[in-house]
Amino acid sequence: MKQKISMNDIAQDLNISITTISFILNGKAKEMRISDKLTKKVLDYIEEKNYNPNALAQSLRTGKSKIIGLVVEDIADAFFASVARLIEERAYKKGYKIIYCSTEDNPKKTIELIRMFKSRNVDGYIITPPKGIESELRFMRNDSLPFVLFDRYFPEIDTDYVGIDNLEGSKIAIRHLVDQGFKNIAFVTLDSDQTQMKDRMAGYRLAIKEGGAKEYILEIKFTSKPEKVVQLIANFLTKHKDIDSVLFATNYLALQGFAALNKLKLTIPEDIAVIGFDDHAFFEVFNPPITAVAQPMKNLSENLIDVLFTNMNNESQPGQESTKIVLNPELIVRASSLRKK
Amino acid sequence: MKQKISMNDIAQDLNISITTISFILNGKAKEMRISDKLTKKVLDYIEEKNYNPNALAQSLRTGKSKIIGLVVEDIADAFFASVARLIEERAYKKGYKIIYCSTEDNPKKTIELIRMFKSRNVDGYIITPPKGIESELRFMRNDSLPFVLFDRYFPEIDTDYVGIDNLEGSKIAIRHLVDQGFKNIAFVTLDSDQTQMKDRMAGYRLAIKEGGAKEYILEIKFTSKPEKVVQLIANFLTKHKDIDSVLFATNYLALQGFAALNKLKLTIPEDIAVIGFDDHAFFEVFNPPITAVAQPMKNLSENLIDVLFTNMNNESQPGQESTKIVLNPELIVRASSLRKK
DNA sequence: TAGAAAAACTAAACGGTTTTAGCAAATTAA
DNA sequence: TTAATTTGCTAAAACCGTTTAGTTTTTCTA
Repeated sequence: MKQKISMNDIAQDLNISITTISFILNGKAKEMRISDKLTKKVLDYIEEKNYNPNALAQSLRTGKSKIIGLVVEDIADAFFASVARLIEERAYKKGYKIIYCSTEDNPKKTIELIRMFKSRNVDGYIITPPKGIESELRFMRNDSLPFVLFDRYFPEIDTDYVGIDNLEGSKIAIRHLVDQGFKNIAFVTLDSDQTQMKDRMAGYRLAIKEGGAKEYILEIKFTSKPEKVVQLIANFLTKHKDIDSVLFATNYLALQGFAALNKLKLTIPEDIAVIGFDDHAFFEVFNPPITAVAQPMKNLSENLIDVLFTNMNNESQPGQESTKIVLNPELIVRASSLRKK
Repeated sequence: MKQKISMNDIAQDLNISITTISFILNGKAKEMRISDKLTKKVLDYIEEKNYNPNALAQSLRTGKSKIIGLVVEDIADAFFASVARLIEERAYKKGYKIIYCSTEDNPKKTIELIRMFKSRNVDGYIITPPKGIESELRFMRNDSLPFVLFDRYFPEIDTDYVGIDNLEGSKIAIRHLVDQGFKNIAFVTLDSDQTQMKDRMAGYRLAIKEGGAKEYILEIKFTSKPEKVVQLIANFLTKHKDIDSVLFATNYLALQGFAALNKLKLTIPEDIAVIGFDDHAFFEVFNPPITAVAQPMKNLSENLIDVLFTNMNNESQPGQESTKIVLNPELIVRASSLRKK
């Protein structure tokens, strides 16, 4: 039917040059001394024919795309999905779209994806990096492609970063449990060398030491199947009967942890108190409601976009200081971690 | 540092024509009788220089982009996020990326987004359409742009569609409650004229009639704030003291519903039985576990991609039959809907 | 050894925009 | 009246590939 119309078509129909149209469209009519009459004529024609410039051609020419690449571990994860949504909203207001993808923490896939983005002239990247993409990030920095790391970072590379103080997050959780009178506080985490996980672990250890308590740590292989995870947690709790409370290092672990507790017929918080790292909408209506270390989602997303945009507008000096923003998590105390009087 | 290298550069360096390189890159070397020797030479050079074709230029010329536009109501919603992830995975295997955006059920924003996608030569669209974009869809069909509707559809427009039998979903839920001996079964839904919502309502009504029971329906404005929703549900349940069970039409309503039940100090399932529409990972570990009407996520995503790809490869006749795939939901029975013996 | 056929490769157009440099006509200044 | 300036607009290159329609070179046939 109605074929896509190009600037060329307009130029032909109106018997003027393509250049003129471009100037008018880009608000340079005045500057380039195009007469008001002609400007109006073109604008009217464009309106009538419902012309839309071809974004690809624009990108090819300008090198800009008005697209931001979002590279997260797993878009189906509640935390990442929420951040994605908030970022999308904020970016949209500035006229930017988001392309996203899930890395599955696979460095090869991640690098491939970043390259794809590159070849599409993506203007900026927000990345939750898996181990193994360090050199790719160095390339990006050398090419001065704007990017921000998120959720975790590489200490050995100086980059922009936005995240929370994970060490502090664990600390406030454990301190709260200690305050409540719990003695044997366990930490169930993933066998991961990502900074956010290491920090959560470090925070646990510090707070445990501070409280004069004993460490109970269960590290679960990243690759374990869900049923396996449940089994491992159940075994762990059975082996250490004296554990009276647990901090789960991620939402996913909390989920499997609850399954394990059900299996062992342990009640929260009477038999065992529970805190989750990362809050979840459903935690509020659990029975009992679940105490959680909450990341400030809105604040995180805003900072991510802001840092990225600053970086994008700063193509000048590559030797600049990097921006690192570390926000404070908040402990949302609910019944699951309260000692019954 | 290392500037991006183009085909032109390679042609110059190797002293051959650009065309030759293009043929080799596009696997037409044999067909175009480029000698194996030259083919190897070019491939080696490309490998060495780490050359990547500019995807924009490719798209501009070919009209293809290897990108699929995913237009969902809200990417932060667990259901959409999960589907997004599954779609992404499947599309990725076929060499396609996803661009997504959230419509917030705003037709103006949605149309704007679709246009953006168009101007980027997106190859296909998966859309959960809000009311008000009917004519835009008609335009798309006229331009024979491949798209599939998802989750809901427009009865008056003949398009491809993938979703579940929502009517049946409500029915199996209500029948189950009737079987369990519940007498006064309520339905809490959104005041929406989208097909999936209407069908869920219709299914409820049919099954209630079938069971010879009485209707208790609460329709909540789409725009209501969360606290308001809790309040409305609480009021509704207080007003109708005889209600002994509820089917929540969406996950979001279930969430607020649980809050309302907590507020009223009603226990599940003793005081009131509960079923949610759309399952959620956390439902399994709720106390008690929550019965849910589950959509076959994997099956849905696979069909979405398959239908879309068939459509994309079928640019021939515009007057083709449309494909409608309606899958069966499954009732996952858990303790929240079981009458205590 | 001419003529035909196959092999190996290429020029140039195309896609749609932005941008630089510049031209012709109208106006102003001297 | 002529030169300088301003006004209003445009040609063409650039971005970076793909594809059509060749051309040239080599090999084979009669």
